[in-house]
Amino acid sequence: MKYYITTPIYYVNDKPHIGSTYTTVAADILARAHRLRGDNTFFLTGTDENSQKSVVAAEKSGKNLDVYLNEMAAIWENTWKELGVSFDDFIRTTEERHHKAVDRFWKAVEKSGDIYKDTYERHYCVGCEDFKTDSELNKDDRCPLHPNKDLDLVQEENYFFKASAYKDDILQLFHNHQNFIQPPKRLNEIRSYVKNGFADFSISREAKKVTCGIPVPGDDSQRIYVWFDALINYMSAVGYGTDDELFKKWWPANLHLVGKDIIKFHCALWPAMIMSAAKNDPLLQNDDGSPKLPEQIFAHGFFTIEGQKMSKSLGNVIDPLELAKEYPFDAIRYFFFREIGFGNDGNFDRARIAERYQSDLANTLGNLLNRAVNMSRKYFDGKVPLVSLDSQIHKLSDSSWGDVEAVETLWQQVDEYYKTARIDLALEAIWNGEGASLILANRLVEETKPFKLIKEDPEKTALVLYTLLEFCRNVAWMIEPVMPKISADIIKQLGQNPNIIHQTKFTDLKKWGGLEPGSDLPEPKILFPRLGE
RNA sequence: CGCGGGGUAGAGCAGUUGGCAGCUCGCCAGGCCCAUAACCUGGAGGUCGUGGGUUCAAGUCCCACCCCCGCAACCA
Repeated sequence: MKYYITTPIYYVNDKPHIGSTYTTVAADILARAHRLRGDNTFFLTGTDENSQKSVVAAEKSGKNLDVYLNEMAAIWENTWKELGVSFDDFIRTTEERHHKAVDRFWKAVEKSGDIYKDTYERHYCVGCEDFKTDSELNKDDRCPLHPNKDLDLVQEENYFFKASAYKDDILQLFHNHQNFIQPPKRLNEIRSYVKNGFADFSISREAKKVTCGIPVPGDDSQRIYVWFDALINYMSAVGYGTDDELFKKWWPANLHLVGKDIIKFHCALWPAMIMSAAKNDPLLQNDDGSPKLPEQIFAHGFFTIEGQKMSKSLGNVIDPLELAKEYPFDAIRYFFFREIGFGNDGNFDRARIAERYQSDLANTLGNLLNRAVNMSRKYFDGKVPLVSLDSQIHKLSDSSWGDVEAVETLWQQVDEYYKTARIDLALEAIWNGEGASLILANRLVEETKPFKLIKEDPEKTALVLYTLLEFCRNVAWMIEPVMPKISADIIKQLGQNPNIIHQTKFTDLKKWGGLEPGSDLPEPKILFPRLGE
């Protein structure tokens, strides 16, 4: 199985902040989850540089546009690297490969007869980078999203994309593939948009008015509108227009991860564009001739910072690299997806991070590992207790612990949740699930009291402790996508090498008994030191 | 009739197909002592925004209404 996942490409008029980090980390988690499961995974992120916003930002900084773009793209790429984001490729829309892809795509759409020239006079909102029809304006004839911004009255001849011709096909797509857009509330939202307002798009600007953008093939007097070129990045990164074999390998994307603000472009315009181009490009067709559309688009929510909207003037925009100095970045990743239902809006609250860190991570997970390792070392000569791996023996029937079968069930749930991008539910199950979970593992200690049991029944004590240690090993792999560093630390504390991930099949990795009875346990280290000490 | 989100225990949140209202934190009481003053048990605390309706049964479906949040720029 192959898995191709993308983040949106980010505007480079500023450096990454906590919001773009959230999106990127979400994609990273899903990519890691698929990699761990043996899927051939390709994770793409990058920068959207053909925007007038870049030009303005470059001017403001007093730098030459190219210099500015190069610097900013490097900042984005390096930020993700420093945070340990496991992207496989970083696409810039100023790259040659992207221009080639756009060129090919445009020509295919043109050949389909879906590009036409028209002269018109309309209001253009610089804030939205979009034209506004009269019905989209507020009472004062201003952009409802940017009421303080003067609208430009634009009169020019542009190329248009005949999006309206695909209205029915798009609605049919939504109908046939209920999972095309997640979560479902976004599908409802976009469906009503397509039904009521999916009009033809202007997809070019007069070159003399914009100082950036890809030239329209065959017409140097026009530049391609930024959204039309931007979406194509998902194809150009996997060889469209430059490497057919590569493209066939990866396209279509399995998941476009986007913020809720840009679903219109991804869920409606993008499929329409592909439908059009596919008519005249066999590379974009399935065997039956239907267009190769992305499998799914997942729209996540936004969050406020301590209850307030993130904004520069309020000074609450958070630099992820700074934040990573305050808390271990894995803890931030955990917080994002434990605290906020994936797809919902949420609130970024430091007190809650500290709470989650102390309670869920330190007290529940860290302490469990620590007490299990300590007891094993103390009672079993510094080793993993020597038990028979015969599953018959692994019955701790006088406790509420669900045993091996329950761990297998938990794995099934976790796999399913990662597959459906419900990272929040996966974590919930690992911590609070029934049958086997971190909470129940801690309860098992209370129920069996190995620290007393050791004097009466060493054999059973060995079983209990092995169960705890082996469960920690399982949990380490369950949380690996969310907390890769912590996961590796746990594996190491259990005396194993985290790199076995590269030589071991996933099915073996998650099989009960992966921890070798009688193997050495290194001296435990505190996994989550108390904050502020 | 601009767009969108939301109103569930003190706080923060879950609640797919309608079927005795859950989770985490906090609080109170108790237990335990292996462990990061950590762990476990029990308890108090909610008329699920309001009013109607459908149903044997609604937080969950339908209608109306009230209230809160975001929407200059930055911006996932």
